Amino acid sequence: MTTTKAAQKRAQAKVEYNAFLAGCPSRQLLDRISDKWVVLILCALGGDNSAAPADAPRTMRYSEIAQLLAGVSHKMLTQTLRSLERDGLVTRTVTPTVPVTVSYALTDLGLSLHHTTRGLRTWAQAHMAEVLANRENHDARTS
Amino acid sequence: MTTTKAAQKRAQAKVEYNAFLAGCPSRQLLDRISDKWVVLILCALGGDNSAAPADAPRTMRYSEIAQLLAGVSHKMLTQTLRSLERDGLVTRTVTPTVPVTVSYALTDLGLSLHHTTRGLRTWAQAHMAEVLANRENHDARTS
DNA sequence: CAGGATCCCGCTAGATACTG
DNA sequence: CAGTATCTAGCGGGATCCTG
Repeated sequence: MTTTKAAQKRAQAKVEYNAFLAGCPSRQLLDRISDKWVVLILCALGGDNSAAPADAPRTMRYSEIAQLLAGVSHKMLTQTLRSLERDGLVTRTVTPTVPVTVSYALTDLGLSLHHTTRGLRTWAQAHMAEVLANRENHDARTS
Repeated sequence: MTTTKAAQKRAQAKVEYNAFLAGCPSRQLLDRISDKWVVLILCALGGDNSAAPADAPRTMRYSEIAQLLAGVSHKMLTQTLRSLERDGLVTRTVTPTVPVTVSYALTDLGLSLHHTTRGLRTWAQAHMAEVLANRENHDARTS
């Protein structure tokens, strides 16, 4: 199969990817993973649930994720999950019950990214007050 | 000044921010920092230049950043820098030369976020080949 | 040099309705 | 339950022109 060969070839090529360059594929990949819903989905599947102190990766059903990520539209959730699946960050498993059951889980690759995205969410929550204070100071000074 | 008092009060309140909740301010903050240009600007000011092995935070001029972040429009760069300044992540220093010189640098808060955003860029570059291979496999299987 | 202001196109993302 | 499909409004973001 030529596609597999091409993939292997590229993996061996050790190309220097640089997200600072406009044309570099890693720029697009960075754009993909720099997304609110991507971060939150990875956090959800990574077990960063506020209710569960034990941060173990878990498999979740579609509706579970939808419920945890309050305010996400059906479209965005499905769309984001599809792209994560395509990139090999999550697995999608369909169990032919009636009605059908679909569950998602992190792959090893997704888990490796989760280490970083978790930091993003944690940072936002930890420094929220500080940022709000900075905004007030800034707005007061420039008004 | 009442605004300062209010800010202090809020910082002491130890509110539980949770980005999973739609109404939580940390959700918006997460949205702000989950941005391609935010990540790249923090990486630039953090010293993650591919040419410089020593990763020391550096102050950069507007035009330096614009040059490093290939393809960024003036509007997006200015807009992003302004919001980062407002949130207290970067400082903006104007030196009244002719023509004027403006330099940007990370604050301590910005530096703390840089630790995470750097990981995002690094991850994208490190796993680019793997993701491309996953996409090929996926597209071949579903075509 | 480092922007501010304006125009305007395109695509994103929400809402809604339908299906296996 | 877990989607797909369609339609549309809104705004993100590029291009362009102007300024201290």
